[in-house]
Amino acid sequence: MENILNIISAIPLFNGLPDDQLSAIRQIAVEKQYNKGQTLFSEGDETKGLFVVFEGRIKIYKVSSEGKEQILHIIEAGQSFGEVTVFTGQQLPANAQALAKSRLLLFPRSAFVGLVTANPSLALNLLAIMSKKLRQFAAQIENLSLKEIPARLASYLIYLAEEQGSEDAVTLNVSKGQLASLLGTIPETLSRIFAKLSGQDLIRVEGPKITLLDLQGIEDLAEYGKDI
Amino acid sequence: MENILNIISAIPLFNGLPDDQLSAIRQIAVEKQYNKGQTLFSEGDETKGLFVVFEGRIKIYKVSSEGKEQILHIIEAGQSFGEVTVFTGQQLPANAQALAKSRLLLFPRSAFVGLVTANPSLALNLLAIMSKKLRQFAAQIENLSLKEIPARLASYLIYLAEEQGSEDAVTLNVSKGQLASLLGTIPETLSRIFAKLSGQDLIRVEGPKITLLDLQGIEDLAEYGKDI
DNA sequence: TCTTGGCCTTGACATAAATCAAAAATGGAT
DNA sequence: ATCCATTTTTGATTTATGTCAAGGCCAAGA
Repeated sequence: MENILNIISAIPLFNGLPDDQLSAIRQIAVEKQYNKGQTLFSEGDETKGLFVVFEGRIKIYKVSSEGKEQILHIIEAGQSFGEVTVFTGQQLPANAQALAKSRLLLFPRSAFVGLVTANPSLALNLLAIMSKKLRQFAAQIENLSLKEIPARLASYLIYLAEEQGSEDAVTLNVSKGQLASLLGTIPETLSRIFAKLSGQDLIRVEGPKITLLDLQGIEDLAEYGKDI
Repeated sequence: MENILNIISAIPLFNGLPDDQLSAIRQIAVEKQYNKGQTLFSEGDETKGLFVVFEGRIKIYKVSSEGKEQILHIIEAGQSFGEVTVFTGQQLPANAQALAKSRLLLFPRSAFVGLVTANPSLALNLLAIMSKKLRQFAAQIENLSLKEIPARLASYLIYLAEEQGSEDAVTLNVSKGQLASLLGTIPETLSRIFAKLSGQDLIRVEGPKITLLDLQGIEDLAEYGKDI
């Protein structure tokens, strides 16, 4: 059984906090486990608090009245979610579901707000994290509104390559169906675009492994759309 | 000449701060004026600091490589922008332009960060404001990805009606061309949709004044798409 | 009053992507 | 190894929205 304190001290949100504060944080943390496919909460639910993932992967998403899904975020180990309502205590604006067996810490709302109020450097950490999320959302809006789907896919592949520190191949960390939802499209369309980019020798697709055959071409596609 | 201190104390960002803090804030504020159409900053510029609008209206927007524009935010008097990079000092992720003659206060980056660091309740105010912006962005992503343009327009009209405290008529506070950009479309398409909704007797359009003839129908359209 | 220029609207057309349907591939579980 | 369920791919078609082009409208200024 891991030491929860060790887990907490490794989480970026709690970076640079003194030991006594980390202990206080540990006091209010509640450990939670979810299996793949399990729902953590649904849109409209009461805010539970701030979640931090330390194992697994969670998707935050919206669903339209016709059932189409749009993923807003995929939360990886070390990242947090739930900041949006933790201060105001409003209803949750989206759904959360585990993409794999996951373990997280839940910091119940009122206790967490107390901690942040008492601890300025925690507030600053939170501000930095929320700034980053705002930038990610702005990029997602830009992609949805100003880029066609091939360009969105190209952007995502470049992002993944940076993420995975690889210049010439990436491995998808979500299913292609989930990727479609993240890019704002449907599996059929994504599949056709994978085929098209393969036909242009920009990439090679082998299951979840994507080889980037022409990084410059992919970058041009991400930036300028289909034919530069 | 107004008292800048009065202006500052009326801004939500600085709500509930003690007088000595307001004075400190006043010390670092720089007043700026912009004419209609004037650019405040462009994507990629160095972060200047946090802006607060106290007169006029500013649009924050992205432009695609083909020149299409997507408005991310319209900042009204009393609201702030620039939070996203004020802490990290990164390059600005979007453009800002005055939609009308506007007056704002600029809080230069380093001085402002110092203030926030020293003042926990300012940090909490900022967290609340950023939470709200995150929720707005999430709603915008949902609209762009999961709703067709008629539903986005219906949502916007409902939002405007709440904003203006009116149940049966609203006045657009931006030009129809700008509204198209805010909704993620182009003027031609928006114009056709105004015509279509008028034909369905959901609204009546007289210049910038929109009469809401069938509020229930508009709400259904916003929620479920064209034909419930 | 006439002109100018910025918006807005309308029309004809092109196209990216969604939908509907079904086949193929993949990956666990038995 | 085989079977079943899920995921992915492919094909035919529809549709919402973008593009290109032209015309109308209104307000500001000459």
